[in-house]
Amino acid sequence: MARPSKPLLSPEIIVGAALEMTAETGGFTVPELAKRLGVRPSSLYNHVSGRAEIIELIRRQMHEAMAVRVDVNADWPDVVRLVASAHRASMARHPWLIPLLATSPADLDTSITTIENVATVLSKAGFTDQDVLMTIAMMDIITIGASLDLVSPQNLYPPEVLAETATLARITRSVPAGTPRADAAFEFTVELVIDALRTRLSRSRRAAVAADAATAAATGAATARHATG
Amino acid sequence: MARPSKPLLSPEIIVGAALEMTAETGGFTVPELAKRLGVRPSSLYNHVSGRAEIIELIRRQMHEAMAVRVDVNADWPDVVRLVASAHRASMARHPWLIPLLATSPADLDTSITTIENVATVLSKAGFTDQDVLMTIAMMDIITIGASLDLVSPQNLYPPEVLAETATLARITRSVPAGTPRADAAFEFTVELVIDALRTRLSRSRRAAVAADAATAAATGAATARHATG
DNA sequence: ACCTGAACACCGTTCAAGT
DNA sequence: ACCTGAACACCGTTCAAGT
Repeated sequence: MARPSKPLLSPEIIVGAALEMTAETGGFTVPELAKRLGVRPSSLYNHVSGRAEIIELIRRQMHEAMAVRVDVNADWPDVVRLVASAHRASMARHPWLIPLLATSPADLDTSITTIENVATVLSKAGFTDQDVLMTIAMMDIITIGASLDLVSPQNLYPPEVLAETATLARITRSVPAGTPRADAAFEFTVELVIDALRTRLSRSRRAAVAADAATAAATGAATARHATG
Repeated sequence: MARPSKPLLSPEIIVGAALEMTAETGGFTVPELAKRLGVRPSSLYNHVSGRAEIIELIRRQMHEAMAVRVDVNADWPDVVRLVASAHRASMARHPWLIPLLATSPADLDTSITTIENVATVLSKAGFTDQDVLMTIAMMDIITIGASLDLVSPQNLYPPEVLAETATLARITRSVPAGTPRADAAFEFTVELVIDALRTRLSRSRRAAVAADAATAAATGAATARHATG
Protein backbone atom coordinates (compact mmCIF):
# COMPACT_ATOMS: atom_id res chain seq x y z
CA MET A 1 0.00 0.00 0.00
CA ALA A 2 2.93 2.32 -0.32
CA ARG A 3 3.85 3.53 -3.82
CA PRO A 4 1.26 2.24 -6.30
CA SER A 5 2.34 1.26 -9.81
CA LYS A 6 0.14 4.01 -11.22
CA PRO A 7 0.02 7.31 -9.26
CA LEU A 8 -3.30 7.85 -7.50
CA LEU A 9 -3.05 11.62 -7.64
CA SER A 10 -2.05 14.54 -9.81
CA PRO A 11 -2.43 18.31 -9.47
CA GLU A 12 -5.42 18.14 -11.83
CA ILE A 13 -7.16 15.45 -9.80
CA ILE A 14 -6.55 17.37 -6.59
CA VAL A 15 -7.83 20.65 -8.00
CA GLY A 16 -10.85 18.91 -9.45
CA ALA A 17 -11.80 17.45 -6.10
CA ALA A 18 -11.17 20.76 -4.37
CA LEU A 19 -13.46 22.53 -6.82
CA GLU A 20 -16.19 19.95 -6.25
CA MET A 21 -15.87 20.38 -2.53
CA THR A 22 -16.00 24.17 -2.63
CA ALA A 23 -19.05 24.00 -4.86
CA GLU A 24 -20.77 21.81 -2.28
CA THR A 25 -19.65 23.29 1.00
CA GLY A 26 -18.14 26.67 0.11
CA GLY A 27 -14.64 25.67 1.08
CA PHE A 28 -12.21 22.81 1.50
CA THR A 29 -9.72 21.42 3.99
CA VAL A 30 -6.73 19.25 3.25
CA PRO A 31 -7.85 16.28 5.36
CA GLU A 32 -11.34 16.29 3.86
CA LEU A 33 -9.84 16.56 0.42
CA ALA A 34 -7.60 13.57 1.13
CA LYS A 35 -10.55 11.55 2.39
CA ARG A 36 -12.55 12.30 -0.75
CA LEU A 37 -9.58 11.13 -2.81
CA GLY A 38 -9.20 7.95 -0.75
CA VAL A 39 -5.73 8.89 0.38
CA ARG A 40 -3.84 10.19 3.42
CA PRO A 41 -3.40 13.97 3.81
CA SER A 42 0.35 13.75 3.52
CA SER A 43 0.06 12.15 0.09
CA LEU A 44 -1.12 15.41 -1.42
CA TYR A 45 2.25 16.97 -0.68
CA ASN A 46 3.85 14.80 -3.33
CA HIS A 47 1.93 16.73 -5.98
CA VAL A 48 1.33 20.22 -4.64
CA SER A 49 3.35 22.32 -2.27
CA GLY A 50 0.40 22.83 0.05
CA ARG A 51 -3.02 24.31 0.49
CA ALA A 52 -1.89 27.67 -0.89
CA GLU A 53 -0.86 26.13 -4.18
CA ILE A 54 -4.18 24.33 -4.51
CA ILE A 55 -5.93 27.67 -4.14
CA GLU A 56 -3.58 29.24 -6.65
CA LEU A 57 -4.34 26.48 -9.16
CA ILE A 58 -8.06 26.97 -8.64
CA ARG A 59 -7.61 30.68 -9.25
CA ARG A 60 -5.79 29.98 -12.51
CA GLN A 61 -8.50 27.61 -13.60
CA MET A 62 -11.18 30.20 -12.86
CA HIS A 63 -9.31 32.77 -14.88
CA GLU A 64 -9.21 30.32 -17.74
CA ALA A 65 -12.91 29.59 -17.34
CA MET A 66 -13.55 33.29 -17.79
CA ALA A 67 -12.10 33.27 -21.26
CA VAL A 68 -14.90 34.17 -23.65
CA ARG A 69 -14.68 33.80 -27.39
CA VAL A 70 -15.28 37.34 -28.59
CA ASP A 71 -16.26 38.08 -32.17
CA VAL A 72 -14.03 41.04 -32.94
CA ASN A 73 -16.49 42.23 -35.56
CA ALA A 74 -19.56 42.18 -33.35
CA ASP A 75 -21.22 45.37 -32.10
CA TRP A 76 -19.46 46.68 -29.03
CA PRO A 77 -22.59 46.78 -26.84
CA ASP A 78 -23.12 43.07 -27.51
CA VAL A 79 -19.52 42.36 -26.59
CA VAL A 80 -19.81 44.31 -23.36
CA ARG A 81 -22.99 42.46 -22.44
CA LEU A 82 -21.53 39.08 -23.31
CA VAL A 83 -18.26 39.45 -21.46
CA ALA A 84 -19.80 41.05 -18.38
CA SER A 85 -22.40 38.30 -18.08
CA ALA A 86 -19.90 35.51 -18.59
CA HIS A 87 -17.48 36.90 -16.03
CA ARG A 88 -20.19 37.43 -13.48
CA ALA A 89 -21.44 33.87 -13.92
CA SER A 90 -17.96 32.40 -13.61
CA MET A 91 -17.13 34.32 -10.47
CA ALA A 92 -20.45 33.69 -8.77
CA ARG A 93 -19.73 29.98 -9.02
CA HIS A 94 -16.99 30.37 -6.40
CA PRO A 95 -17.90 33.38 -4.27
CA TRP A 96 -15.27 32.80 -1.60
CA LEU A 97 -12.58 33.14 -4.27
CA ILE A 98 -13.81 36.46 -5.63
CA PRO A 99 -11.65 38.59 -3.35
CA LEU A 100 -8.71 36.46 -4.42
CA LEU A 101 -9.49 36.88 -8.09
CA ALA A 102 -10.12 40.56 -7.78
CA THR A 103 -6.86 41.21 -6.01
CA SER A 104 -4.55 39.15 -8.18
CA PRO A 105 -3.01 40.26 -11.47
CA ALA A 106 -4.22 38.84 -14.75
CA ASP A 107 -2.50 35.66 -15.78
CA LEU A 108 -0.45 34.84 -18.79
CA ASP A 109 -3.37 32.72 -19.76
CA THR A 110 -6.41 32.78 -21.95
CA SER A 111 -8.38 35.37 -20.03
CA ILE A 112 -6.09 38.12 -21.23
CA THR A 113 -7.17 37.33 -24.79
CA THR A 114 -10.75 38.14 -23.91
CA ILE A 115 -9.73 41.50 -22.52
CA GLU A 116 -7.53 42.20 -25.52
CA ASN A 117 -10.47 41.48 -27.80
CA VAL A 118 -12.77 43.74 -25.84
CA ALA A 119 -10.18 46.48 -26.09
CA THR A 120 -9.93 45.96 -29.83
CA VAL A 121 -13.69 46.11 -30.33
CA LEU A 122 -14.03 49.28 -28.28
CA SER A 123 -11.09 50.87 -30.00
CA LYS A 124 -12.45 50.08 -33.44
CA ALA A 125 -15.80 51.53 -32.40
CA GLY A 126 -14.10 54.86 -31.94
CA PHE A 127 -13.57 55.16 -28.20
CA THR A 128 -10.49 57.03 -27.06
CA ASP A 129 -7.68 55.01 -25.52
CA GLN A 130 -8.46 56.51 -22.16
CA ASP A 131 -12.11 55.53 -22.47
CA VAL A 132 -11.26 51.99 -23.52
CA LEU A 133 -9.11 51.51 -20.46
CA MET A 134 -11.68 53.05 -18.15
CA THR A 135 -14.46 50.97 -19.66
CA ILE A 136 -12.56 47.75 -19.10
CA ALA A 137 -11.84 48.73 -15.51
CA MET A 138 -15.48 49.64 -15.08
CA MET A 139 -16.56 46.27 -16.40
CA ASP A 140 -14.31 44.65 -13.80
CA ILE A 141 -15.85 46.72 -11.04
CA ILE A 142 -19.37 45.89 -12.12
CA THR A 143 -18.85 42.17 -12.66
CA ILE A 144 -17.08 41.74 -9.34
CA GLY A 145 -19.72 43.66 -7.45
CA ALA A 146 -22.55 41.96 -9.26
CA SER A 147 -21.15 38.49 -8.69
CA LEU A 148 -21.03 39.08 -4.95
CA ASP A 149 -24.48 40.56 -5.14
CA LEU A 150 -25.59 37.42 -6.91
CA VAL A 151 -24.76 35.22 -3.96
CA SER A 152 -26.27 37.52 -1.36
CA PRO A 153 -29.61 36.78 0.23
CA GLN A 154 -32.67 37.44 -1.90
CA ASN A 155 -34.05 39.61 0.83
CA LEU A 156 -31.48 42.30 1.54
CA TYR A 157 -33.97 44.40 3.43
CA PRO A 158 -35.87 42.24 5.92
CA PRO A 159 -39.29 43.47 7.10
CA GLU A 160 -38.06 44.56 10.56
CA VAL A 161 -35.61 46.90 8.87
CA LEU A 162 -38.15 48.29 6.46
CA ALA A 163 -40.51 49.03 9.33
CA GLU A 164 -38.27 51.93 10.30
CA THR A 165 -38.33 53.49 6.86
CA ALA A 166 -40.92 55.35 4.83
CA THR A 167 -39.69 55.76 1.26
CA LEU A 168 -37.79 52.52 1.09
CA ALA A 169 -40.71 50.55 2.48
CA ARG A 170 -43.12 52.05 -0.02
CA ILE A 171 -40.78 51.44 -2.92
CA THR A 172 -39.95 47.83 -2.15
CA ARG A 173 -43.67 47.21 -1.72
CA SER A 174 -44.63 48.80 -5.02
CA VAL A 175 -41.98 47.05 -7.09
CA PRO A 176 -42.72 43.49 -8.15
CA ALA A 177 -40.18 41.35 -6.31
CA GLY A 178 -40.84 38.51 -8.70
CA THR A 179 -37.82 38.48 -10.99
CA PRO A 180 -34.58 37.75 -9.20
CA ARG A 181 -33.46 41.02 -7.70
CA ALA A 182 -29.79 40.49 -8.45
CA ASP A 183 -30.36 39.74 -12.12
CA ALA A 184 -32.49 42.82 -12.54
CA ALA A 185 -29.91 45.04 -10.86
CA PHE A 186 -27.12 43.65 -13.00
CA GLU A 187 -29.04 44.10 -16.21
CA PHE A 188 -30.08 47.60 -15.23
CA THR A 189 -26.50 48.56 -14.53
CA VAL A 190 -25.09 47.10 -17.72
CA GLU A 191 -27.72 48.67 -19.93
CA LEU A 192 -27.41 52.02 -18.21
CA VAL A 193 -23.69 51.98 -18.70
CA ILE A 194 -23.96 50.98 -22.34
CA ASP A 195 -26.38 53.83 -22.92
CA ALA A 196 -24.02 56.28 -21.32
CA LEU A 197 -21.09 54.98 -23.33
CA ARG A 198 -23.10 55.35 -26.49
CA THR A 199 -23.78 59.04 -25.94
CA ARG A 200 -20.20 59.52 -24.82
CA LEU A 201 -19.03 57.98 -28.07
CA SER A 202 -21.22 60.13 -30.27
CA ARG A 203 -20.15 63.23 -28.35
CA SER A 204 -16.46 62.47 -28.82
CA ARG A 205 -17.07 61.67 -32.50
CA ARG A 206 -18.72 65.04 -33.00
CA ALA A 207 -15.85 66.72 -31.22
CA ALA A 208 -13.36 64.90 -33.43
CA VAL A 209 -15.20 65.94 -36.56
CA ALA A 210 -15.34 69.54 -35.37
CA ALA A 211 -11.65 69.51 -34.57
CA ASP A 212 -10.85 68.03 -37.95
CA ALA A 213 -12.93 70.68 -39.64
CA ALA A 214 -11.18 73.42 -37.71
CA THR A 215 -7.78 72.00 -38.54
CA ALA A 216 -8.74 71.62 -42.16
CA ALA A 217 -9.91 75.20 -42.35
CA ALA A 218 -6.81 76.55 -40.62
CA THR A 219 -4.30 74.55 -42.67
CA GLY A 220 -6.30 74.28 -45.83
CA ALA A 221 -3.77 75.84 -48.15
CA ALA A 222 -0.85 73.90 -46.69
CA THR A 223 -2.53 70.51 -46.81
CA ALA A 224 -3.68 71.03 -50.36
CA ARG A 225 -0.07 71.30 -51.42
CA HIS A 226 1.07 67.84 -50.23
CA ALA A 227 -2.19 66.00 -50.03
CA THR A 228 -0.63 62.82 -51.41
CA GLY A 229 2.10 62.66 -48.72
CA MET B 1 -5.14 35.79 39.06
CA ALA B 2 -8.57 34.29 38.71
CA ARG B 3 -11.53 36.68 38.64
CA PRO B 4 -10.29 40.28 38.83
CA SER B 5 -12.30 42.88 40.74
CA LYS B 6 -12.81 44.79 37.52
CA PRO B 7 -13.41 42.74 34.33
CA LEU B 8 -10.45 42.84 31.97
CA LEU B 9 -12.58 42.30 28.90
CA SER B 10 -15.83 43.25 27.23
CA PRO B 11 -17.27 42.63 23.76
CA GLU B 12 -16.24 46.17 22.79
CA ILE B 13 -12.65 45.67 23.91
CA ILE B 14 -12.45 42.37 22.08
CA VAL B 15 -13.88 43.75 18.85
CA GLY B 16 -11.58 46.76 19.06
CA ALA B 17 -8.51 44.57 19.32
CA ALA B 18 -9.75 42.30 16.55
CA LEU B 19 -10.22 45.31 14.26
CA GLU B 20 -6.72 46.55 15.05
CA MET B 21 -5.32 43.15 14.26
CA THR B 22 -7.17 42.78 10.96
CA ALA B 23 -6.01 46.24 9.94
CA GLU B 24 -2.43 45.21 10.58
CA THR B 25 -2.34 41.65 9.37
CA GLY B 26 -5.52 41.19 7.35
CA GLY B 27 -7.04 38.74 9.81
CA PHE B 28 -7.11 37.55 13.40
CA THR B 29 -6.97 34.35 15.42
CA VAL B 30 -8.37 33.79 18.87
CA PRO B 31 -5.04 32.96 20.55
CA GLU B 32 -3.33 35.98 19.03
CA LEU B 33 -6.22 38.15 20.06
CA ALA B 34 -5.97 36.84 23.63
CA LYS B 35 -2.24 37.50 23.71
CA ARG B 36 -2.76 41.06 22.55
CA LEU B 37 -5.29 41.51 25.34
CA GLY B 38 -2.96 39.99 27.93
CA VAL B 39 -5.33 37.16 28.66
CA ARG B 40 -5.82 33.42 28.03
CA PRO B 41 -7.82 32.36 24.96
CA SER B 42 -10.52 30.76 27.07
CA SER B 43 -11.21 34.06 28.80
CA LEU B 44 -12.76 35.49 25.66
CA TYR B 45 -15.55 32.96 25.88
CA ASN B 46 -16.93 34.72 28.94
CA HIS B 47 -17.85 37.67 26.74
CA VAL B 48 -18.49 36.35 23.25
CA SER B 49 -19.79 33.02 22.09
CA GLY B 50 -16.81 32.45 19.83
CA ARG B 51 -14.90 33.58 16.81
CA ALA B 52 -18.07 33.72 14.71
CA GLU B 53 -19.66 36.24 17.04
CA ILE B 54 -16.57 38.42 16.98
CA ILE B 55 -16.81 38.52 13.20
CA GLU B 56 -20.50 39.27 13.39
CA LEU B 57 -19.83 42.18 15.75
CA ILE B 58 -17.17 43.53 13.41
CA ARG B 59 -19.63 43.30 10.54
CA ARG B 60 -22.20 45.27 12.53
CA GLN B 61 -19.63 47.90 13.37
CA MET B 62 -18.66 48.24 9.72
CA HIS B 63 -22.26 48.66 8.76
CA GLU B 64 -22.53 51.40 11.34
CA ALA B 65 -19.36 53.02 10.04
CA MET B 66 -21.00 53.19 6.64
CA ALA B 67 -23.74 55.42 7.91
CA VAL B 68 -23.42 58.73 6.11
CA ARG B 69 -25.27 61.85 7.11
CA VAL B 70 -27.23 62.66 3.98
CA ASP B 71 -28.72 66.08 3.40
CA VAL B 72 -32.16 65.18 2.12
CA ASN B 73 -32.36 68.48 0.28
CA ALA B 74 -29.06 68.17 -1.58
CA ASP B 75 -28.87 67.49 -5.30
CA TRP B 76 -29.22 63.80 -6.01
CA PRO B 77 -25.96 63.50 -8.00
CA ASP B 78 -24.06 64.87 -5.01
CA VAL B 79 -25.77 62.37 -2.75
CA VAL B 80 -24.93 59.48 -5.04
CA ARG B 81 -21.30 60.58 -5.20
CA LEU B 82 -21.05 61.08 -1.46
CA VAL B 83 -22.61 57.79 -0.41
CA ALA B 84 -20.78 55.74 -3.01
CA SER B 85 -17.42 57.19 -2.02
CA ALA B 86 -18.04 56.76 1.69
CA HIS B 87 -19.15 53.15 1.33
CA ARG B 88 -16.22 52.28 -0.88
CA ALA B 89 -13.78 53.79 1.59
CA SER B 90 -15.33 51.98 4.56
CA MET B 91 -15.30 48.62 2.85
CA ALA B 92 -11.80 48.93 1.47
CA ARG B 93 -10.57 49.30 5.03
CA HIS B 94 -11.39 45.64 5.69
CA PRO B 95 -11.21 43.86 2.34
CA TRP B 96 -11.46 40.33 3.74
CA LEU B 97 -14.85 41.23 5.21
CA ILE B 98 -16.32 42.52 1.97
CA PRO B 99 -17.78 39.19 0.89
CA LEU B 100 -19.31 38.93 4.33
CA LEU B 101 -20.80 42.40 4.14
CA ALA B 102 -22.06 41.91 0.64
CA THR B 103 -23.78 38.65 1.45
CA SER B 104 -25.45 39.64 4.69
CA PRO B 105 -28.73 41.51 5.02
CA ALA B 106 -28.80 45.11 6.10
CA ASP B 107 -28.94 45.59 9.84
CA LEU B 108 -31.48 47.23 12.03
CA ASP B 109 -28.84 49.82 12.53
CA THR B 110 -27.85 53.21 11.29
CA SER B 111 -26.78 52.20 7.80
CA ILE B 112 -30.38 51.65 6.79
CA THR B 113 -31.02 55.32 7.47
CA THR B 114 -28.48 56.27 4.86
CA ILE B 115 -30.18 54.10 2.29
CA GLU B 116 -33.58 55.41 3.24
CA ASN B 117 -32.31 58.96 2.74
CA VAL B 118 -30.85 58.12 -0.64
CA ALA B 119 -34.18 56.62 -1.64
CA THR B 120 -35.96 59.75 -0.50
CA VAL B 121 -33.65 62.05 -2.43
CA LEU B 122 -33.98 60.03 -5.62
CA SER B 123 -37.70 59.77 -5.23
CA LYS B 124 -38.09 63.51 -4.70
CA ALA B 125 -35.94 64.11 -7.78
CA GLY B 126 -38.58 62.37 -9.84
CA PHE B 127 -37.21 58.88 -10.40
CA THR B 128 -39.74 56.08 -10.63
CA ASP B 129 -39.91 53.64 -7.74
CA GLN B 130 -38.43 50.97 -9.94
CA ASP B 131 -35.52 53.23 -10.88
CA VAL B 132 -34.88 54.20 -7.28
CA LEU B 133 -34.61 50.57 -6.25
CA MET B 134 -32.43 49.69 -9.20
CA THR B 135 -30.18 52.67 -8.59
CA ILE B 136 -29.61 51.70 -4.99
CA ALA B 137 -28.82 48.14 -6.02
CA MET B 138 -26.50 49.48 -8.68
CA MET B 139 -24.69 51.65 -6.13
CA ASP B 140 -24.17 48.53 -4.05
CA ILE B 141 -22.74 46.68 -7.00
CA ILE B 142 -20.39 49.48 -7.89
CA THR B 143 -19.16 50.21 -4.37
CA ILE B 144 -18.53 46.56 -3.62
CA GLY B 145 -16.69 46.01 -6.88
CA ALA B 146 -14.74 49.22 -6.57
CA SER B 147 -13.69 48.53 -3.00
CA LEU B 148 -12.21 45.19 -4.02
CA ASP B 149 -10.62 46.90 -6.98
CA LEU B 150 -9.15 49.43 -4.59
CA VAL B 151 -7.14 46.80 -2.75
CA SER B 152 -5.93 45.04 -5.89
CA PRO B 153 -2.41 45.49 -7.18
CA GLN B 154 -1.66 48.73 -8.96
CA ASN B 155 -0.40 46.78 -11.92
CA LEU B 156 -3.22 44.48 -13.01
CA TYR B 157 -1.56 43.84 -16.35
CA PRO B 158 2.10 42.98 -15.86
CA PRO B 159 4.46 43.52 -18.81
CA GLU B 160 4.75 39.79 -19.63
CA VAL B 161 1.02 39.67 -20.13
CA LEU B 162 0.90 42.80 -22.24
CA ALA B 163 3.61 41.43 -24.48
CA GLU B 164 1.06 39.06 -25.99
CA THR B 165 -1.41 41.80 -26.82
CA ALA B 166 -1.57 44.57 -29.39
CA THR B 167 -4.42 46.93 -28.59
CA LEU B 168 -4.19 46.59 -24.83
CA ALA B 169 -0.45 47.15 -24.85
CA ARG B 170 -0.76 50.28 -26.96
CA ILE B 171 -3.54 51.67 -24.81
CA THR B 172 -1.92 51.13 -21.45
CA ARG B 173 1.21 52.73 -22.86
CA SER B 174 -0.57 55.79 -24.20
CA VAL B 175 -2.56 56.47 -21.05
CA PRO B 176 -0.76 58.28 -18.26
CA ALA B 177 -0.53 55.76 -15.42
CA GLY B 178 0.08 58.56 -12.96
CA THR B 179 -3.16 58.93 -11.05
CA PRO B 180 -4.12 55.86 -9.08
CA ARG B 181 -5.83 53.56 -11.52
CA ALA B 182 -8.51 52.39 -9.09
CA ASP B 183 -9.57 55.93 -8.19
CA ALA B 184 -9.84 56.92 -11.82
CA ALA B 185 -11.93 53.86 -12.66
CA PHE B 186 -14.26 54.47 -9.75
CA GLU B 187 -14.75 58.12 -10.60
CA PHE B 188 -15.29 57.31 -14.27
CA THR B 189 -17.95 54.75 -13.38
CA VAL B 190 -19.80 56.96 -10.94
CA GLU B 191 -19.85 59.95 -13.26
CA LEU B 192 -20.90 57.85 -16.23
CA VAL B 193 -23.74 56.38 -14.24
CA ILE B 194 -24.87 59.76 -12.96
CA ASP B 195 -24.89 61.07 -16.52
CA ALA B 196 -26.99 58.15 -17.67
CA LEU B 197 -29.39 58.56 -14.78
CA ARG B 198 -29.76 62.24 -15.63
CA THR B 199 -30.86 61.58 -19.19
CA ARG B 200 -33.07 58.75 -17.98
CA LEU B 201 -34.73 61.12 -15.57
CA SER B 202 -35.39 63.81 -18.16
CA ARG B 203 -36.75 61.18 -20.55
CA SER B 204 -39.18 59.84 -17.99
CA ARG B 205 -40.19 63.39 -17.06
CA ARG B 206 -40.95 64.16 -20.69
CA ALA B 207 -42.92 60.93 -20.94
CA ALA B 208 -44.89 61.84 -17.84
CA VAL B 209 -45.65 65.28 -19.19
CA ALA B 210 -46.74 63.82 -22.51
CA ALA B 211 -48.94 61.29 -20.76
CA ASP B 212 -50.47 64.03 -18.63
CA ALA B 213 -51.14 66.13 -21.71
CA ALA B 214 -52.77 63.19 -23.46
CA THR B 215 -54.89 62.45 -20.43
CA ALA B 216 -55.83 66.10 -20.11
CA ALA B 217 -56.85 66.30 -23.77
CA ALA B 218 -58.88 63.10 -23.59
CA THR B 219 -60.65 63.98 -20.37
CA GLY B 220 -60.62 67.73 -20.82
CA ALA B 221 -64.34 68.29 -20.49
CA ALA B 222 -64.68 66.01 -17.51
CA THR B 223 -61.77 67.51 -15.56
CA ALA B 224 -62.94 71.05 -16.17
CA ARG B 225 -66.12 70.27 -14.29
CA HIS B 226 -64.51 69.33 -10.96
CA ALA B 227 -61.16 71.02 -11.24
CA THR B 228 -61.16 71.98 -7.58
CA GLY B 229 -61.59 68.36 -6.36
C1' DA C 1 -19.10 37.00 37.48
C1' DC C 2 -14.89 36.17 35.22
C1' DC C 3 -10.00 34.39 34.60
C1' DT C 4 -7.23 30.03 34.33
C1' DG C 5 -5.31 25.50 32.90
C1' DA C 6 -6.04 21.23 31.06
C1' DA C 7 -8.13 18.88 27.51
C1' DC C 8 -10.23 17.74 22.78
C1' DA C 9 -10.95 17.60 17.91
C1' DC C 10 -9.28 19.51 13.89
C1' DC C 11 -6.16 21.87 10.83
C1' DG C 12 -1.82 22.34 7.69
C1' DT C 13 2.68 20.56 7.14
C1' DT C 14 7.11 17.74 7.60
C1' DC C 15 9.68 13.74 7.20
C1' DA C 16 11.61 9.24 7.81
C1' DA C 17 10.14 4.69 6.36
C1' DG C 18 8.49 1.71 3.02
C1' DT C 19 8.04 -0.15 -1.91
C1' DA D 1 8.53 8.28 -7.68
C1' DC D 2 4.81 8.21 -4.54
C1' DC D 3 1.94 6.54 -0.52
C1' DT D 4 2.01 5.98 4.62
C1' DG D 5 2.18 6.86 9.69
C1' DA D 6 3.93 9.38 13.24
C1' DA D 7 4.82 13.77 14.77
C1' DC D 8 4.54 19.02 15.43
C1' DA D 9 2.73 23.56 15.94
C1' DC D 10 -1.41 25.91 15.75
C1' DC D 11 -6.31 26.64 15.76
C1' DG D 12 -11.22 27.11 17.99
C1' DT D 13 -13.78 25.57 21.83
C1' DT D 14 -15.28 23.33 26.38
C1' DC D 15 -15.29 22.92 31.12
C1' DA D 16 -14.13 22.08 35.83
C1' DA D 17 -11.52 24.68 39.22
C1' DG D 18 -10.53 28.77 41.43
C1' DT D 19 -11.71 33.46 43.53
